[in-house]
Amino acid sequence: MHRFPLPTKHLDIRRCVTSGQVFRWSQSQDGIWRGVDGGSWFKTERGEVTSNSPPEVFERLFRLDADAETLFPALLAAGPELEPYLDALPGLRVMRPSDPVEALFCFLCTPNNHIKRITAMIDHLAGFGPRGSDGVQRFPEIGAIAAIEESRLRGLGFGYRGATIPHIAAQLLEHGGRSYLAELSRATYREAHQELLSFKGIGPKLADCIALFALDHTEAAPIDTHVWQAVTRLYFPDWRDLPLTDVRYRTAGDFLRNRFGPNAAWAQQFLFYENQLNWRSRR
DNA sequence: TACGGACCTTTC
DNA sequence: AAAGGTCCGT
Repeated sequence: MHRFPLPTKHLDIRRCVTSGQVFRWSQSQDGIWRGVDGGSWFKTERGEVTSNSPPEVFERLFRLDADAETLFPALLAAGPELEPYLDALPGLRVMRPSDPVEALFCFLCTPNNHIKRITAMIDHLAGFGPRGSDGVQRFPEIGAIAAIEESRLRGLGFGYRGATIPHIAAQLLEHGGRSYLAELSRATYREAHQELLSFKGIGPKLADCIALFALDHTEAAPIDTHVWQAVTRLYFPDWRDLPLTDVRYRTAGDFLRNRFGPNAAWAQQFLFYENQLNWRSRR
C-alpha cells in the first residue's frame, strides 16, 4: 500500500477522467475518486492518493512527466488560438494507460455510443477478467475476450459490438497478441494507424484512439463529433456542419499533426473538452 | 471516391 | 434524436 500527495498543480482529476480518455474511474457522493488502470487501483481523498502502486505509476498514468511549464508554451507557439482553452482547462492531461489490451477493448465499446452505456459495457467486460486477492477486478486477457459468446455480450446490452469485440480479439491473437501490439507501439504512428484500420470494426477514429491510448502515439488526434465541431470552427469554416468523411478526417488530422507534431493529441484533448463544455451555450 | 442507410441500446 | 462510428451498399 502506498500513500502520497496528490500533485494538484497542473492536474485536475475530474477533467482528466471525464473527458472520455479512461472509463474505469468514478466519483462517489463524498467526492472521492476511485480508479483502476491495469493492475493498479487508486483512491484520491483530501489531497492524498492511496494506491497499491508507487507514485511513479500514478505519475505515468497522468503523464506528469510532460511538464506543463514547457508543454503549454510549445502548444501556444504552434497554435496561439488555443490560449483560451488552455486557460480554461489548465489541469487537463493526456493520459497514458498502462495496459494496451485494456485500453484497446475499452475503446471498442465507444463507437456510436454514449458515456453512460460505455462505462456499463466496460464494467461487464472487466467482469470476464480475474479478480485479484486485493479485490481489484483485472481486465480479461485477449484470449478470454475471444472466447466470449456473441449472444452472451448481446444479453449484456452490447448490441452489435457483441460480435465485433470477440472477433477482433481472435484476429489480434492471430497477429501475435500482446507482442503484436508492442510492435505497433514501436512502429510509427502512420504505420500503426494503417495496420489498425485492417480490423473489421476499427475505423479511422477508433484507430486513432487506440494508437494514442493503447500504443502511446501522441501524434494521433482522434476526431469525433466534438473535435470535428471545434476543428471546423477554428480551422475549416467551410466545412462547418458537413459530415465527417474519410477525406475530411484525414485532412483535419494531418492539419493538427502538421501544426502540433507529437503534441497533436494534447491539442485534440483541449479542443474536445472545450467543445464539451461550451456546445450547449453555442446552440 | 463519395454519399446514405443500417446498426444495438440507452439516455436526453 | 443522438450518442467520442463503421460497414456496406449504390
